Amino acid sequence: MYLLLVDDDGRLTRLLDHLLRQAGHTVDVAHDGRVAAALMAQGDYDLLVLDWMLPHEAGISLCQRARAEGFEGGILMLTARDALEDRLEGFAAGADDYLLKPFEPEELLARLEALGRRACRPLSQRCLQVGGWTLECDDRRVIHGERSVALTLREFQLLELLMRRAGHSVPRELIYERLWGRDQAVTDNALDATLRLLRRKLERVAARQPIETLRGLGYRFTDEA
Amino acid sequence: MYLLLVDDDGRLTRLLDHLLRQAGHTVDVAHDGRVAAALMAQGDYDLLVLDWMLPHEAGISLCQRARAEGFEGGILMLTARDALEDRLEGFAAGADDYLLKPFEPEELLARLEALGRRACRPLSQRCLQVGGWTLECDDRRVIHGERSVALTLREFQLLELLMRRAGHSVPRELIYERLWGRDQAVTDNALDATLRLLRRKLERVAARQPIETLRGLGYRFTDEA
DNA sequence: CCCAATGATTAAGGCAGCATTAAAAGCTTG
DNA sequence: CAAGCTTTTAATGCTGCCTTAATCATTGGG
Repeated sequence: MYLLLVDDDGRLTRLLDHLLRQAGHTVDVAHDGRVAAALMAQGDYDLLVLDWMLPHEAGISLCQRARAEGFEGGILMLTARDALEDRLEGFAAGADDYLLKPFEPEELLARLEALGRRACRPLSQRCLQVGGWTLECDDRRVIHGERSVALTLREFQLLELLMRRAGHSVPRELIYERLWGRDQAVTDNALDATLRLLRRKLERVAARQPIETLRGLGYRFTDEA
Repeated sequence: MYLLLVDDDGRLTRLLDHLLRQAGHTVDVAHDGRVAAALMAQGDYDLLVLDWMLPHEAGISLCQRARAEGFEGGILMLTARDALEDRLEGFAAGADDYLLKPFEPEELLARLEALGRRACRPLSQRCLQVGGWTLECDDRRVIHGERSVALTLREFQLLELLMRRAGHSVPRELIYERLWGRDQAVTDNALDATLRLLRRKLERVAARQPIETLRGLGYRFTDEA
């Protein structure tokens, strides 16, 4: 799952970021409404976790905008408020779920899992398709023609990111940020190694390789079939 | 990315200039408000980094003017102040982000990257168009008619500069300053060599060459189609 | 018409970015 | 805890970009 976490409490986001990554998800973090809005505009998230109180733009407003812009994934709001009218306001803005601070991280994870499983969103979220390539998110497999291969977590995350940005270059730094997080200490060529494994698997499935290197720019997924 | 750095602290600007160039960006530096305003008037920047306190004209005033003149890129303010009303004033003037001195250079870079990635900027930033020529900034390509070529970093920077000033002559010194920086020791004909490579690539894409030499004046990009 | 001066061209070397491989370190599972 | 798999590291090789240096062409002035 591909999700955006918006809260100005750095300690909280670090903790949740960590837990969600451990659960195999891909996480972006924003600490204020402005950055969140920017990421939402370009990112293609499955789930949003929005704090109510935020610098620049309130979570509720972000929620409204997301729905207005056609966002179909799940939205979970975090808030210290518990007044009924606020909850109604939240649901009216398009939120799917609510969680009152303080909460147990496990509860958030559970609710997110539930939201993610919800069939309310289109199947496109569960299988990404670009040209002749299909990425099955449920069981981490790529399909091309008659063949298919199972991917490991890292391989899957990498391919998912590239396929979501298909046709555009994805810089290496962005990949690091998405797969390992900002503060994770990981060597430069962890990416190279993962890419090598991924490419090798894709070779077993198709003659034409879809991931091209743009020297100095990053990588790009393209399928010209 | 194409950015203007305004701060009267020469040591700071030199450091940031260096780091930003290493990250593949194109940088202009100004040390006071007057020079900055002049550069802003003619330059076509993606991002501004403005110090609050400046000789001649305050950063906040520059920020306001930029927005008043229709500047749509990102603006990041640097300041030693941290009072809330100042921040609000900054945002009211049109700033997108804030950074308190002293700061870690890495943080500034990260914030600039975030600002740059923002989809809020017009598409014109992502693809420059002059006549029949289109420059794709995302994957560093020029397109002309049905054909297109990939450019390297230097080729791209050079063409970007010329196309932004399309119709006007661009002196060689300006190109040196933009591509290599003031203090970078680089031989004269680094430019010639780069231009040669660029022209050769453009030949593969169109019969009519758009970059003309104005002896003693510089170069000019024109497209008469 | 010749001579600086300016720009054009070409080939070659150094270097940074990326690729590749093997092996070590972590995890998971029975 | 041992086996098997995934993830990360370290070391090394390779490719292509950038810059340089040397040489050639063109322009405008004396």
